[in-house]
Amino acid sequence: MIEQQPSRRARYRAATREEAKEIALRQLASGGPEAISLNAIGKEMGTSGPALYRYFAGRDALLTELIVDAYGDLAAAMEATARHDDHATPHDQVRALATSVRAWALAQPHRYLLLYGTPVPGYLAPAGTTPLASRILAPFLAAIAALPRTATSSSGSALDAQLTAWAERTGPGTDGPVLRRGLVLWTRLHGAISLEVEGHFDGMGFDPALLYDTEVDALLAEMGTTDRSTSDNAAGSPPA
Amino acid sequence: MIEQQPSRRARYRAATREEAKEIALRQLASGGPEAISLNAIGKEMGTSGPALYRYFAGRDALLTELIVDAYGDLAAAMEATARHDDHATPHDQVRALATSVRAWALAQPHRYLLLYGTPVPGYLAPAGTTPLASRILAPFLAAIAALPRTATSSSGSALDAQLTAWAERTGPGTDGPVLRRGLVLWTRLHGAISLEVEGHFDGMGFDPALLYDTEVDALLAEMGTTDRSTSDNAAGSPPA
DNA sequence: TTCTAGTGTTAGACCTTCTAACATCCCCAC
DNA sequence: GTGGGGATGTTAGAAGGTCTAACACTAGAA
Repeated sequence: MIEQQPSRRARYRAATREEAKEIALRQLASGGPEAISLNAIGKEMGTSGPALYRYFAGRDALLTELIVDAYGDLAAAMEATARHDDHATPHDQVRALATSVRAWALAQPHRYLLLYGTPVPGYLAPAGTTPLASRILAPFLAAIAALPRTATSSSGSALDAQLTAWAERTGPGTDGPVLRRGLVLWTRLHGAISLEVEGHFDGMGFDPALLYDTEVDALLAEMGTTDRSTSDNAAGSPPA
Repeated sequence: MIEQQPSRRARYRAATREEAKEIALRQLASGGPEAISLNAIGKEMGTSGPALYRYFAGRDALLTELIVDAYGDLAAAMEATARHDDHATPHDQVRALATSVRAWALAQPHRYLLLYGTPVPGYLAPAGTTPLASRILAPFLAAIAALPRTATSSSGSALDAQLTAWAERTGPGTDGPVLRRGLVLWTRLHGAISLEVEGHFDGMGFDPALLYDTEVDALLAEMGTTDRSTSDNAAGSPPA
C-alpha cells in the first residue's frame, strides 16, 4: 500500500473517470440529465460503450457522483467567499454569500438544478449528501449568528424549538433561531434563483438581479439592523 | 359541424386521450417524468405501442399536455379559493391563497414539479403557458392590490419601473408595485414549497408547515398592516 | 517468467421512441 | 344500401439507450 505514488494505474483510472465526468457535464449542460449517455461518452472518448462500466457502476452512479461533486463545489465556493470576506461586517458577509450562490447558479444552471431541482430518476440521496448540504449552509449560519440581534420576527417559537432540537442532535455551533433565519434565507434565495434559472422570469422584461437584491435587502432588514448601500430611504419597520 | 353532439368518434377519441393521460400521471407520480412511456401506457390500456401515436404526436407532446393541464388545474384551484374567500379581508385572502397553493403542491408533488421544477428534456414552453401562469398569479395580485398600503419597502424603484412597463404591455389591471409584491410573494412561496416537495427538508426534524406559515406572516407584515394573529404591533398606515 | 487483475472488445437481451406499411372498421354521402 | 374515405389498430423494423456476458489482451507483481 504505497500511499505516495498513486500507482500509475490508479492515476490512469482517475484520469479516465475525470474525462468521462467532464463529458457528462457537457451533455448535462446541453440537454439536461436525460442527455447523459454512457454510450455517447464512450464514443466521444474513443473507447466504446460498455468499457465505462469498469469505471462506473452504471448511469445512475455517474449521475450521483456528479451530484456529490456539485455539492462539494458549491460548498467550496461558499467557503471561499466566507474566507475572502472574513473581516467584513456580518451584514456584508451575508450579502456576499448571497451574491456568490446566485453567481454560482447562473454560471452553471444545470448543476444548480442537479442539486436543487427535481430529484432525478434513479436518484437516491447519496450517503454523504447531508454533510455537504450543511457545509453549504454553514457560512450563512456563521454570518447570521454574528449579526447584531434586534427584535427579530419572533413568530417561530414552535419552529425554533424543533430546530434547536435538531441542531443539538446534529452538532454544536448553532441554535434554533439562527438556524431558522438561515433556513428562511435559504428558501428565499432558492426561490428567486430557481425561478430565474428555470426561465420562469423570461419574457417578463425585468432584471432578476434587481428582484434578488430586493430580497436580500428585505432579508437583512428583517434579520437585524437595516444597513447602508442599496436602499437608503429605508423608511421601513420601526423596530418594536 | 354539429357542435352539440361531439360525434361519437370524437367522444371515443377524447376518452382514449384521457385514459392515456391518467396512466401517464400515475407513471409520473411513481417514477418521475422519465417513467412516462407510451409503450407502457399502451400495454396498460390493452392496446399496443404505436397506436398511441394516433392520439399524441409523441412523448413530448403528451408531456406538454400534462404540463398545460397542470397549469390549468392549479389556476382553477387558485380561482376557486379566491371565489370562496371573496368577502374575507385581503389579508386573509392572501393567507388562504398561500395555503391553497401549498396544499395543491403537497397533494401532487410530481405535478407541481412538472410546472416549477427542472424543465423537462424536450420541454418547449407551450404557447398557451404564459396566460396560464398569469391566471395563477392573478388572484394573488388582486388580493395584494386590495391590501391597505403602508410605507412598504420601497427598495424596488428600478424594478417597479420595469414591472410597470411589463404590466402595461401585457394588459391593464395591475401596476408595478403590486406586481413586484406578487413576484416576491411567489418566489418565497415557491422557495419553501419546492424545497419541501423535493425532500430537502427531510431529516431536519421540523414541520415545514411552520416554516411556511412563518414566511407568510413575514410577507404580510412586510406588505401592509401587520394584522391580527401572529404579530400585532401595527404601525399606522399613511397611504402615499 | 509466470500469473493475476485490470482493461477493452464484441454480442446480445431488453428497453425506449418513432416511422412505415398494411389491415380494419366506422360513418357519411350518394 | 353501397361505396369510399378517414380514423384506428396492427406488426416490423430502424436507431439508440442501459447493462450483462464472454472473451482477449496487457501491464504490474510474485
